Amino acid sequence: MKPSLPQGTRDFGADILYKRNYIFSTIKSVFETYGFEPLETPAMENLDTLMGKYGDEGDKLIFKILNNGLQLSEKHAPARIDFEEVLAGKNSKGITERALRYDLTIPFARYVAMNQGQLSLPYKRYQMQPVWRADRPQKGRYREFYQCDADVAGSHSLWNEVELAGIYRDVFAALHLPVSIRINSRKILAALSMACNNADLLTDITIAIDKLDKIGLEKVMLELELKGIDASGRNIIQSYLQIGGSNREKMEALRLLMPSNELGKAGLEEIEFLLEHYTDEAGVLLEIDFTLARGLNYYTGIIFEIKAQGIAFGSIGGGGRYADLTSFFGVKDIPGVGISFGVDRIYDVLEALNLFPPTLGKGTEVLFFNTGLEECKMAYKLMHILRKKKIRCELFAETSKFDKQFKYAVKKGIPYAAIIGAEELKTNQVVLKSLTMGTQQVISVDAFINYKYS
RNA sequence: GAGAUUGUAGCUCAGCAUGGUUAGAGCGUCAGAUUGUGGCUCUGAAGGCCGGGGGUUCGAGUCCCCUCAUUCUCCCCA
Repeated sequence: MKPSLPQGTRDFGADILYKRNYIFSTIKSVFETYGFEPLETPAMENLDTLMGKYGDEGDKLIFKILNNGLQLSEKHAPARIDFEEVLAGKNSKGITERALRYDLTIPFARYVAMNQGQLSLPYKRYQMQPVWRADRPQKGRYREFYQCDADVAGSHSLWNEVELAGIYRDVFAALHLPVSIRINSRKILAALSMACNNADLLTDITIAIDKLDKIGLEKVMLELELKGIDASGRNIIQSYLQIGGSNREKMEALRLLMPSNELGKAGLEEIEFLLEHYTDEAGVLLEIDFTLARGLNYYTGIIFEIKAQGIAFGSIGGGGRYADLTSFFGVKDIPGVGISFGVDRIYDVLEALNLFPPTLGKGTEVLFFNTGLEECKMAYKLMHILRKKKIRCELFAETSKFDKQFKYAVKKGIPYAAIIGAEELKTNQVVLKSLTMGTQQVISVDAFINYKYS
């Protein structure tokens, strides 16, 4: 058979993995300096845990796992009935009761709900694992991709938002990736839909607004009209979307637009708190963007979105506050706030802007040539010593001609070749050749062991 | 779910509008030049049911239909 990958999935070779791990380890170390603890959850969850949490569209995109044991004859009759349910677009436990996780937030909520007795709130966890979506893949979109989330459960304090913004700042400063952190408040969006007398259409309004920089003002207005927003409402939204200037000017403009709305005021106060306590550093600024909406409709407070500067790309991170993290699982009054990094997109952006450090690879430093059994025995002893000194080395596995061994070293980017031939075996010496310089020297075993590689 | 795109050697692709002996190139792989010191060069070799199925035709990689897969756009999302 012809080997192939499932649609929307990828293999990661060494070159890619060095770079991906650089991103992961940067994010991870920042998470930990902010006091977040690691958590991992299973790739699969019970279907019940996931269904109904992501909206109708989301439910369709959940990868379901077929139950085992359907071939048993006593299960045939019920399975056929259950399958009719599936054909009708419903889920049936008789056919599938497990599914691949769709994001990290719901498994986190499930974990908090299951362990609320043991966890001391507020609970701050980070999680970096793949998620799966049965979406149609396209540029920058995959069916298997990684999310890196940091969330806080059980705290209403706005200091969490300040800290999370700090995490964004520190990660992108460490990656030397210029970004803008754009913020808005879901409360302000709710106030806006109230101001249009269409509080019930909040979701439709946010989805339309969210498309602004993609499809332009006119088409957003058209979509709002189709959704049933009347002319006066559309006028308010239009002037709302055209608010510009500095952060302070934007806030002033918003106050004028909806002067008497309590919800809007509350949203503005939260934003002010965040702006007041956030510390600018490394040129990473917080920027109010009232057109920011974020599709996920469980957000209730401040929302974040990260865009890279100097390149037109989708968002590379986002997050926000959600009032009711665990009520799905019967546990009330545990609020949540969190952020997420889109590693796959950050990778693409760093690659496009050529921002990866040049020396990420941690490959072999010394290749021992294989020139025969007795020589290999000596090489093997020397490797043992080098490895104790954390020097990465390997023996070429086959007794091949030098040509081949050199090519192996060059291809793997190995900087040194250690050659022990019959002559060196006798004199207890090693030929150490620098493949980058092209020079070589015959040195004693002692000098070889103590040589400064790197 | 809707629309478009591309499937030819391990990889990147040419050939197809105008059907015609044995389907090509570059890179890579392997062997030799080179009796154990690389990257260069030269020589040679292996490697293809031209995505699959059906049709038109004396004849199909090339034309038609179906199907599968790919990539991209929309919807939605990271």
